[in-house]
Amino acid sequence: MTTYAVIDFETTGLSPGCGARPTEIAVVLVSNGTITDRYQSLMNPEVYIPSDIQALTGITNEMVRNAPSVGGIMKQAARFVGNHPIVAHNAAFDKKFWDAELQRIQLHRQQTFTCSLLLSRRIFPDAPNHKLGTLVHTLRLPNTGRSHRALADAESTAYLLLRLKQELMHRFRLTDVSHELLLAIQGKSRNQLETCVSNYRDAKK
DNA sequence: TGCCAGGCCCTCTTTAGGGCCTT
Repeated sequence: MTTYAVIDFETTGLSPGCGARPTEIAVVLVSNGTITDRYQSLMNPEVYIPSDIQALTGITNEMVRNAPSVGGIMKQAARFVGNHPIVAHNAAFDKKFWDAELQRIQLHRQQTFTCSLLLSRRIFPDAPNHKLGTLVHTLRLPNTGRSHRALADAESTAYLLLRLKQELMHRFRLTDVSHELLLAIQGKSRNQLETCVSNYRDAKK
C-alpha cells in the first residue's frame, strides 16, 4: 500500500523565478484510505508579502517576522516527506517551490509529483470547475477549515485524492488503484481515461 | 509599495491564442 505525501505551500507570489518564497507549508501523509500524520509550519520568507496575498491567505508580514527560516523548515518537511510520492493540487506550482527551496539547501527531490488537478479534470470532467474549493464543495468532501491555509488545503487535497481513487475503483470495479495507474491517467489526455484503465488492466493480466 | 509565471488543455487549432489553476 503506497503512502502519499500531500503537500501545500502558501507563498509570497506565483513564481520562485520572480523572487517569490514560501510563507507556510503543510504535509499530510495518506495511507490505507486515511490521513495518518500531519506536518505544518509558517516560515520567514525574507521578502515582503503583497497585501493582496496577505488578504488571500490571512498570513501577514507580522506573522512570519519571527517564524523559523525557510531552509530549516524545508529540511524538516523533506525529512517528513521522505521518499513517498508527493501529491499536490496543481502540482506544477508546488513542484516549482519545492525544487527551488530544496536546491537552496543542497537537497534534491527523489520522487514524482502527482497532480490532483489533472486527475480531477480526467475523472470528474463535468465538475463546474477544478479549483480545490469547488471540488471540495461539489464532491462534499470534509470541511478542513480556512481555505488558502496550507494545512486546510493539504487535508482537502488528501480527501480529494482518496475520493478520486474511490471513484476509479467504483467506476471500473477495481480492487485498488496503484500509484502507477494514477501516473498513467495523469499522463494521458482528458478523453483517454477508459482506454488508460483498460490498457492498465490488460498489462496486469 | 508590491510588481511578477508557466504547464495543461480546449478550439472557430496544429505556422496560435487564451482560459484555467496555483499564491
